[in-house]
Amino acid sequence: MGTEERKAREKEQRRNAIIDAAEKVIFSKGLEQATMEEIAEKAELSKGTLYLYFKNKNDLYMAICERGSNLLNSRFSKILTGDHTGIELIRLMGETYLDFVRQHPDYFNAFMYYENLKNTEELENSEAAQVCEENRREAMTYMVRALQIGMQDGTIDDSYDPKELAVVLWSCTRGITTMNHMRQTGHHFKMLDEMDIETGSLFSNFLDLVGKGMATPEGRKEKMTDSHF
Amino acid sequence: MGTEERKAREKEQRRNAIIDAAEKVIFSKGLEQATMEEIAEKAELSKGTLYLYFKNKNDLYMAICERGSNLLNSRFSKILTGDHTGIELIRLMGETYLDFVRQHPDYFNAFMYYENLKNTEELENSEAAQVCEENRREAMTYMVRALQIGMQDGTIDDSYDPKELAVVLWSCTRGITTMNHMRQTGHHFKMLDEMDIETGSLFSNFLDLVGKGMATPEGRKEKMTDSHF
DNA sequence: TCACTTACTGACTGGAAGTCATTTTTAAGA
DNA sequence: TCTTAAAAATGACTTCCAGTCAGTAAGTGA
Repeated sequence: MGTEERKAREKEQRRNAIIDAAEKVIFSKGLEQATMEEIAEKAELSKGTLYLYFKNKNDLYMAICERGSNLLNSRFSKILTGDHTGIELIRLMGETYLDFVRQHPDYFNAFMYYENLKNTEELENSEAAQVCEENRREAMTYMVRALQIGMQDGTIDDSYDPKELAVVLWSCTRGITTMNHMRQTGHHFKMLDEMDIETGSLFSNFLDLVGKGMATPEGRKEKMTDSHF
Repeated sequence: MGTEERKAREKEQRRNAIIDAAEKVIFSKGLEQATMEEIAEKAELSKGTLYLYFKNKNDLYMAICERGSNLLNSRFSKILTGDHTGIELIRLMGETYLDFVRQHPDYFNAFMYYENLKNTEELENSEAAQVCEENRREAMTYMVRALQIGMQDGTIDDSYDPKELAVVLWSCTRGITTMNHMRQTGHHFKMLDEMDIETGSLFSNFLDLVGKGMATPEGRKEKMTDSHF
């Protein structure tokens, strides 16, 4: 009598198949240009069916977002399991974020879209949005923990409040990453092109700079990265 | 025979009146919810007329963006005229940016939208987009100049490449500002709420942190801001 | 085989962006 | 002041797409 279970599983599979199709269509032509009709076709279903699995187009896009968010967080959580000093953990988190965005610019686009959504109502009611939110909260606690570890092992100056420092680092990393992303996706950034900046080194430059501020007086003597401005 | 001039002036005024109306409508209900019909009504014109002045809805939004961009840049340019050390200039630019976003979150939203636009074609053809681009380039040169000044007056470590440092600072400031903005506009950021972080101090914390990395060895002894983590 | 439930369909509706033939306004010349 | 050509404005119309829903098909258990 495993019918119930099988059905639930099939339903989940179908849901995933729809998200797969949606990713293909939306990632290739952008959210605006993608139509529900086309996504349905790609999934070999009719448009109406899509609405049995997702409230609306945005809800479907949020599901894509959730996938990306889960993927990113699974990478973050792996870092914490390794044996690293606090400052190394911070560097690894930043690099992981950067790598993720390089590998999955489309997911990052989805994150940005999601973060720009005004309609709070819609977000509150979206399960996917809740998951993303929770993932972010979790990622932030990873960061705080990494800082605390660093303050204990002496690689990070413990005169800072770890939470506040985490928010600052997080925000900066996001800014750097966004810049990188925009550059990568050919986002009309003549500014950078003209300046002949190697964006790949942006983050290590950032770490180098910020590392001096975060480091303990002893740690400050040695450079944190190999980068040279 | 100043008819020609008068007409050109009136045309410009009408164009501005449309942008005014568009700002009212779009800022109050968001780009998606705002309709060209409603904007036309607010401007006491018919919908068709809007299309005599703007190619499409996006083009109109870009014009709003251009306004914001010009406003921001005029503030930046004022800073450079004052008598300040390099490091002070950097701080002032960051604070100016932050203040601007606080005062005009809607313009900042427009910036974000504009930066996320995929359609390069559309951007190339938009005069407004070109102006925004140019403003950004200009702002970046202000930053580079401020850094060069600081390297000469000894307030900033001159072992950095000013251009690369400028990009890093710019990116970070943007990240911090974005975080601030999202917080301010109630952007579903439980994460921060729970952490009980005073976002107002984010930027000064950032400067405090980064200031140590940028400062010359002598300068490093004195704190750059009054903030304490 | 039948009755019932669940899954799916696609024609239809509503609403908004963008177009364009027509009308109204303006202003230079007679 | 009147005429007329150009400029400006209009709004009905077309197109497109998200989202709906009455109807159909497939699956299930008796």
